[in-house]
Formats: sequence, C-alpha cells, structure tokens
Amino acid sequence: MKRTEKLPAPDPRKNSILAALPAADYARLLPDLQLVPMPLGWVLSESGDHVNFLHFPTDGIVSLIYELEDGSSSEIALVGNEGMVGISIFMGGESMPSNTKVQSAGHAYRLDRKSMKREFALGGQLQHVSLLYTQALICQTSQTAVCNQHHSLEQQFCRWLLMSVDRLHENNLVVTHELIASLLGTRRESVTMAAGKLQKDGLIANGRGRITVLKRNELATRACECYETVKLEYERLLPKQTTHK
Amino acid sequence: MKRTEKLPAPDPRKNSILAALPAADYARLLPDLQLVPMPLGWVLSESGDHVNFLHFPTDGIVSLIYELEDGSSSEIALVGNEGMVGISIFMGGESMPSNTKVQSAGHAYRLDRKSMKREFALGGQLQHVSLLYTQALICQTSQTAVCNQHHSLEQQFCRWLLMSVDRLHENNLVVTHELIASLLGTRRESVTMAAGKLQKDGLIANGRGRITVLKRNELATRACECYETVKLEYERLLPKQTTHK
DNA sequence: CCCCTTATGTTCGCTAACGCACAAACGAAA
DNA sequence: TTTCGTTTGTGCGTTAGCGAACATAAGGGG
Repeated sequence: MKRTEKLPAPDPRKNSILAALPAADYARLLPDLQLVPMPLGWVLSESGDHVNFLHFPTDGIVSLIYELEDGSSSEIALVGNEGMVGISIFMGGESMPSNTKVQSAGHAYRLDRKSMKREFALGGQLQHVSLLYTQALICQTSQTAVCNQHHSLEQQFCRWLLMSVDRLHENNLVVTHELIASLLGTRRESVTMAAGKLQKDGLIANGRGRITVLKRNELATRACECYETVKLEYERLLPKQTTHK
Repeated sequence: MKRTEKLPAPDPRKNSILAALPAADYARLLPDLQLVPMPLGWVLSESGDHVNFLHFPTDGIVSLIYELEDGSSSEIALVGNEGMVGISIFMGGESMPSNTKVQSAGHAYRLDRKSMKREFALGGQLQHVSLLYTQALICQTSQTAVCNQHHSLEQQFCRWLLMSVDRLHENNLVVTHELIASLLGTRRESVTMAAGKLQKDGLIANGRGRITVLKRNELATRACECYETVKLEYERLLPKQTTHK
C-alpha cells in the first residue's frame, strides 16, 4: 500500500508572477500566501461564482473553460506557473463567466481578495505584472477564437499538446481523449483519430489516459501558427527574468 | 454637389467610460481630450504597432481583428461608445497582436499615452472603470471563441447584426457581405446565403452595401445565446448610469 | 445615357467534422 | 483469474461550410 508522501512545500517563486516581484513587495505578500494542492479535476470556480482567492500555480495546469447551455464547452486559455487564476479580483468584476478547472494536478499559492486589493492599490510591481499578464491572457483567448474558426482539428490538437507540455515542463500528459475533446470543443472520436495519426507518425505515444510527446519539434511544424504567436507574445510581455532578491 | 456639413462636436460624455467619471476626474482629463473623426475603414492600429492614443468613441463602431499569416482573419470584439480602443496603453504592453479598424464611421475622443498613464496611476475612477471594461472585453472575446467553435454561421451572423445595431443605436448598417464574411471568418457566399434567408423571412432588408434590421426580436431568437450572455455581462460590469455631475 | 466597377445571387463537387452504433482492449478491484 | 467499467478504435451515413466558376444586378462617373 502506497502512502501519500509528505513533500516539502514548493517555493512560491516557482510561480513567475511572484518571482517577478521586488524583495520588499514579495516580503509584504508572503505572510498572506497559503499553499493549496490542486488535485486533478478540482474546480476552482464556476461561472458567476464570487471569487475569493487569486491563485498562483507553482506547478500543474488550470484550464479556463466556457460552457454553453447545451452542455458543450471550449477551453479558452491554459494557465500554468507562468500566470494566475482569478483575475476578476483585481479587475473588479468579482466573478467571470468562465469555469476554472485543474487539468493537470499540482499546487498553487492563494492570496485572499483583501490582501490582493490592498497590494494592487499600491500601484507597485504586482499591479504592473498582473496587468501585463492579463494582457497576455487576452492574447491567448483572442488567438483561440481565430484558431477555432480557421484551423483543422489536427492543428489545434498539436497546439494544445505543445501548450500543455510547455506548462508541465515534462513530456507526459495524463488526459483522456474524452477530456481533450471537451476542451477543444469537438467529439471524442475526432481526437482519437487525430491522436492515432500522430502516433502512427511517431510524434506521440498514447496509452490509456496518457499521452507522451516524443517529437516536440515535429509537433510544432504540424501545429498552427497560433502556438508560436501566443508564445512570443507571452515572452514579450513577461520576459523570463532572474528572481528579484 | 453635397458639402460636408460642419457638425457641432459631439459631447465626450456620449462615451460611457467618460460618462462614468466623477466631475473632478473628468475635468482633469478634458483639456487632454482631442476629437478625431473615424471614417469608415480607418485603421487605428495594426498588429504590433506602438499604440500612442487611447480612443473613446462617441459614435460609430471599431472592430478588433486578428489576422492570420494566410490573410484570413476574424473579428475578436466590437467596440462602440460603451468602451474604448487601445487598452494596451494602461495594461502596459504598449502594443497588441490585433488590428483595430473602423467598421462604421463615427467620432472618438483620444487621450495621449502620458495623460492616460498619469490619470490611471492615481487609482481613481478611470482606473476602476477601465479595468472593468477590460474584463467585459475579455468576456466578449472568450464568448467569441466558444461561438466560433459551436454555432452555425446563421447564428453567428444574427449575433453580429444585433451587436452592431446595439452599438450604432439605429437599424441601418452600411456593410457589404464581403466585409461581414471577413469579420466572421467565413466566405462571402455563405454570408449572402444567410442574409438571403433572413431577408426571405422578413427579418432584415438588404440592399447593395446596406442591411436594415426589421425584426430585432426575431433576430434575437435566431441568434445563439452568446449575444445575450455577453450583453448581460456588460450590463453587470458597466451598469448604465446617469452621468456624474 | 452607357459603361464599368463593385456587389450580390446561384450552382457544383468536395472535405472535415458530426452523430450514432458498436467492437475491442486495457486495467483495477474482487 | 475473472469481472466489469472505462477508454480507445472503427465504420457507417449525414451535413455545414469550403473553393471555384460564373450569372446577374445596382449604381456612380464619364
């Protein structure tokens, strides 16, 4: 019988937003940051929910999902340790029409509404980085809209795989075709076919509830330009930087 | 021969964002607001352009458009007198990957980057309303993404017509099928067919480069839920209010 | 008034993706 | 090992929308 191992708490600064803060700002925030595990499938918030915490993932992936009345849905953005979940807290709307759901297990540090608003109002680096991140998120969402309109399922699937492995920092995804289908807003069978084709060509290996990316570069050539466009915009807006001391 | 008539300058407060400001804030801004005409087809900014002005439309419609490498494109959002164009100025990114293009002629007041940043940094009502509007814009963009994935062209077309007449405050649109097609990311022929069907059913009348909405309510029943969802979210985030004195 | 550009209407085959039905195979739990 | 639920594979017929080619029509400028 396996025991759940007690792992050491991850460094909050594995999250890029927190890592971008000057020491003083970070120190001010640290006492208010609470570690929370993000198990697979956990729903952080649903459409219209009053959001009480801003989450900074250190690992794992959270999907922002829009659901329609007929039950169909689409993922509009992916968030990993490069970002945060719950922007309506500082944007002022209190809630959003999207659901936020953990698509790959991990951890996050959460900051309560009051602390975030207090820090945001200071007009310091957290405000600055939060707004830049939000702009990047708008870019991702917009590109998703165009992508849904113009690109084939295979292209979208490749894009999604790349965006996921980028955020996981490893090649192995724990997902079913069914889940991917709901995120891409398509049928499970279509995903199965696309995955089968990529596997036959040796780009991925897919087992039961698991997909392993084997040839990242080739996947990128099969993906649409959307992947690269969004990635470049993220790097432009939120350049990789050494953590402030 | 028609002469261009010299019309009186529109009231800046016909723009909802400006109208939402307290008298003191508005007075501080007023000297920096410049009226600019927005002729049909005018491109305010293209992908990656360094944006120097924030525009507050008083009438007319501006489209935010994403263009792909192969020349195809999709409209991401519509902006009328309820909003503003050039959010990257206060979001911090300086530029965005979208093009902004006048889809229906009108006017706007523009505010230069420096003045906007100065006012935004004060943390007053302009900051607050700008962020709320940005969240509404994210909602519109996200819903567009889902809509592109799941809804038929007819549904999208009806949604687009409704969103346009809402912002124009009249029933008559000056657009060609070709233009609509590029905004909806589809073929001109498909738009012609959809328009023909709606005309046969008496919901719209379409002439050469002109579409008149005859039965607004019926159009709403043929549109997808996306129209209503976005509209409600706009009203929630930016409730109609009497102008501050 | 005529011409000529621009906009709209219509047809025909084609393909990606849908909806449904069912078969196969994997793996955890008994 | 057997069983059973979940996941994946496959084969239909159907359809919305694409792409290209072409016909018609509306309106402005000479």
